[in-house]
Amino acid sequence: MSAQDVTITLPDGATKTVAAGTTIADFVKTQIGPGLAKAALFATIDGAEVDLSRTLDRSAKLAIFTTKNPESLDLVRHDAAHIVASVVQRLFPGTQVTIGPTTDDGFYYDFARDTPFTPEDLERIEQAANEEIRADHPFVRKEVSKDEALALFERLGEKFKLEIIEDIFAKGATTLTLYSHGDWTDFCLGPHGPSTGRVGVIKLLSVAGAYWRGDHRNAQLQRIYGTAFFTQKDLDAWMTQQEEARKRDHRKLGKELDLFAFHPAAPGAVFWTANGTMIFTILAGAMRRLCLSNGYAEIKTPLLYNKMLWEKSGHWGKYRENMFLILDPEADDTLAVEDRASFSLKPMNCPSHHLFYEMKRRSYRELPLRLHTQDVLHRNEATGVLSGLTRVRQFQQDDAHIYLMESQITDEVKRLAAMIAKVYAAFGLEFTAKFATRPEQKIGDDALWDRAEAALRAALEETGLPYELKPGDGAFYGPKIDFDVADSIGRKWQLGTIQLDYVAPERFELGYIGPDNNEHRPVVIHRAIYGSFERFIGILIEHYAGNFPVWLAPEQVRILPVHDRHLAWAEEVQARLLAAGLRVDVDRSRSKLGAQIRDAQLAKIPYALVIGDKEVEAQGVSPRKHGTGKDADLGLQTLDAFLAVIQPEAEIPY
RNA sequence: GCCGAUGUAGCUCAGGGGUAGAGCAGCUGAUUCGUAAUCAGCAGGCCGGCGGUUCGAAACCGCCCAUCGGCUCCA
Repeated sequence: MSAQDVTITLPDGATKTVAAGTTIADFVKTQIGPGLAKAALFATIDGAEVDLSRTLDRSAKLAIFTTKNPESLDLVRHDAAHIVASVVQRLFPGTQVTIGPTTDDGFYYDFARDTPFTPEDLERIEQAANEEIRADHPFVRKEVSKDEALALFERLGEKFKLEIIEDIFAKGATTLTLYSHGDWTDFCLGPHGPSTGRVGVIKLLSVAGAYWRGDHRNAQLQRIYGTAFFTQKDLDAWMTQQEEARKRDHRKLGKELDLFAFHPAAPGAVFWTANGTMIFTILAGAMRRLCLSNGYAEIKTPLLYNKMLWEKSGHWGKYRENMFLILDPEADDTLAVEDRASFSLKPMNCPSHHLFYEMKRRSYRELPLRLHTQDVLHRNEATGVLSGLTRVRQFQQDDAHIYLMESQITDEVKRLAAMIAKVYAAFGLEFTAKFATRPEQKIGDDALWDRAEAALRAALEETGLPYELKPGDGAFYGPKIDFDVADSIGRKWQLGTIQLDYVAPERFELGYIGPDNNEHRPVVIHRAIYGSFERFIGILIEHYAGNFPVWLAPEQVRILPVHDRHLAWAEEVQARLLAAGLRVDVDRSRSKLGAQIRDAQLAKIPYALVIGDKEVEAQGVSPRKHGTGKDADLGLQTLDAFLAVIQPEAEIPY
């Protein structure tokens, strides 16, 4: 080994010695093998991702990544974003480029162009992008100084890029890395694959407006969404999977299973059908029982309040845009709308609960005082954000406010974490916790926030739950822990929340008499477990793909008489199941059994009971279990045997 | 709120400047049938709303409403 040699350690521990300055590509070809050299996409040197064109200048650990490594998909999608940007600029001269990152499922690229891209434009771009892949242009890396970078993008007339370059150097960079393929150049951290040909296949998905730097006061850009895969087969598999996800869309299933509806006369407000209402009330009742057994009291408070309440709570200053205002008919109509408003529908329950709390003297012996409410809330959401059950204007939360002493925070947060875990487990929902700290728009001084954040975080640490930090994501009145759940196909939803609030007790001058006979200030915890019933039911529909467990199914059993002469026994069975507390219907259509079964299957009813001559003779039933294919028929059995199967499944698990 | 797309029967969807179509669902009749669709007939629509262009508009244009995909925001 000469002084100019370096020692390279491979992931399996093997070491190789080569001359310093050898490129990774050459190293792989000569020291490992031409097979891997051909398959390689990028590498890591001591864990840092690099291009294969980089040289080995010091002894280090080297790992080579190919299409077999999951990380590589993200790399080719980044390559794909560059390719799309290059063909867009070729096909649509004058279009400016901005940024083009990868996402979980693919990538997007934001363009500045006056005329929006049409679906036909997208097809042309996709075709040209895939031609660019076939042209197999190498990605060429080059480092330049700030002046060179500015000169280049100045000449290209890319004003958004110039802005980004200034930022990058302002943050302390000394050089900028350029990547070119064909005659097109962009800058980015890299790495990129060896050439465009390694991308496989690009599929463009949609075009949408997006604001420059995500700020709605900035220019609106045209965002092209796309994805890329190594092979057409992978892409097809992904497209099929997307298709499957669309089949369990709660809006589609809500119609098919007759759970809920919307009407243009009340945008963002749900019409719950009998089926949907059944699910809603089961969830509401289950939460009531859980709260009762955890020392909560349920209360009801008014929906409509004089604006003086909102001024006191701080909502008038921070939340008015989202509130439905009732205008005073006597008011001077030259005034601004908010000055004519006299009342508002409540967008949150907290101020109502604070009023309730302060209606009488409170003792430390009452604390923690846990107030639970499922009242209706209204928030005037922007038209563009409404979406099925997940984003509505009228909704109900499984809301509660807990008034307690600072010393009780840890125990209470632990109690809440246990309740949350129990509820989500009942649905088979996996969850993760996120700790969110003070946002820019906030009320209360920093000293108060310091205490609130420290207390909540300490309590969270004590629960032992793993959590992720979300700085600046707190509510305007306090820090919070949000609970994200993942549904059966891995999608994440934010549901439960625990929010600590030192500000409201100050504003509402809440107090309790302590053991020292002096008045003290309580702390408030805001908490919800389902979040909103509407969103939660939407998520459950998708999680179960409409196949509700017996305890949640609006119709648990459907009885299918084979012939009219079996109706008498069918009705007898129905009466006995109803008496056992089950939700049961009889199919009185005169269709053939096959059609009756099909209807019951499509309605996703957990059990269908076939009743024909055999069953009447034996005074029994033949249950058929939904969704179990060839094993669906459970065979002739007594009613008691069937009850023994279904009753445990009908029990609410929390 | 912003950008784009869409809106035809209860549902799913064809059609497209010259009298509005299908399947399923519904209703009526026949069929009484054993584990995912029995047959026939009937009925059903101001083609989202308002304006405009045109001899003629469901179709073309404008505005509005709603929905969908995103952005900002969020339970």
